[in-house]
Amino acid sequence: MSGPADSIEIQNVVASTGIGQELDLEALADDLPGADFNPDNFPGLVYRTQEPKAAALIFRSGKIVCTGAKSIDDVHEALGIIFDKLRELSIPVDEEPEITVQNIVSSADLGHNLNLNALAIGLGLEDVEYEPEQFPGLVYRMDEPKVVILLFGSGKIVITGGKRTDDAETAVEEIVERIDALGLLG
Amino acid sequence: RLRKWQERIRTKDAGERNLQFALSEIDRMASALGVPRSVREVASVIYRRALNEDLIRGRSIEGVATSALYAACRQEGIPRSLDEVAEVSRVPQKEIGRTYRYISQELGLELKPVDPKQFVPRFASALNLSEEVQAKATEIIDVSAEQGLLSGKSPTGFAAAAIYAASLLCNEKKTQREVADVAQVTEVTIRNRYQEQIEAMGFR
DNA sequence: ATCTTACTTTGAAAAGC
DNA sequence: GCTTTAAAAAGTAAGAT
Repeated sequence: MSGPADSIEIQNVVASTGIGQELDLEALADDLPGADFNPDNFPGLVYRTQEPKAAALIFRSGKIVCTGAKSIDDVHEALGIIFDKLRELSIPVDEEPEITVQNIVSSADLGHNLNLNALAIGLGLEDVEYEPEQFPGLVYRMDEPKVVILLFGSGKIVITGGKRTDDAETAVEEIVERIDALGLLG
Repeated sequence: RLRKWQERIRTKDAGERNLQFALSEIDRMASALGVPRSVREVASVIYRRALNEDLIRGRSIEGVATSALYAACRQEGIPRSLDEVAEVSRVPQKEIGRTYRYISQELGLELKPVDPKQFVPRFASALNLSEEVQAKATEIIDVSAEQGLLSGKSPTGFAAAAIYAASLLCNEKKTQREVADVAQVTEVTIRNRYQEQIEAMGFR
């Protein structure tokens, strides 16, 4: 049975890790081709991987934030590339640094147009933020799973704030159920 | 202790001065926007509630005052767009919107989304359009909203397009530029909404 | 008039102001 | 709160052609 849950696509994964070693970012900026480092603007050095495509923010403390990856596997792959690059520069990197997924952004399609005005009232104005003058999406904060869902008139949605792959799936099933219960789904 | 006592008085005086400043700002902005006294009173009540619930910490007094006025206009059914409110405030539009969302949530104002129809009388009279055009614009908004065209669209742009369409239908034509100016939207937005609305009305 | 580019919103981490 | 990163959704806007 193909439903909205099957349309879920992970769009971005944010994760953090650390190599357990302090870094000289000035030196690293010179040794890493393509690295962007503007300490006046931001304390982190930006390094981008091509395959898989991702961006890493590397800090003086040795902590690293990886963003832009399309899957958790890609996060590990991209960070693996960065760990190796650092080792090539004779920087001691922990054997297998712990990688923590901090946020997963997914998109999905409910397959029906949505009446956002009716939805704002139906879902409860206290849990909803819908200000079409400022943004076309209705913002719905769900408690379980704890995610934020952006719903659009087209029926396309964005799920963000989750830390596990199945948070998006659970959230989509839940939101479909709630919208359907209101009689506002197709 | 005397020092502690004086500090309390000083704090109380400062708070009182801040409140007076906020209320006078609400008054000034309300006058500039031309909203009735009742709206200023509602805005004052909202501001005092925000003050009592300590929602101003970390935000500017002017920002909260402006947001309270924006909220009051909506609550009283005579909304002003964020653009219009920002014009009479010294706070940037982005901050007004963000602060409004915050106090609205914290105070549980639960204001319904702005209805485009609420802009019709004001925009239409600014364009010297007849009662007939207003009625037609209102009808266009109702019909196209019912067909789901309103979701995600800016209420001012939606109202502007309906007024433009109605002015054509009633032979009191206004140009897209004229309507765009009073509604503070672009001609492109009017054009886009207008096309959808005309189709929804069954006029090709 | 149409196209391109860009900005609005959500979420999270990092270090420092 | 801010700064930076990435990505989606859809509406609006601005500048160029």
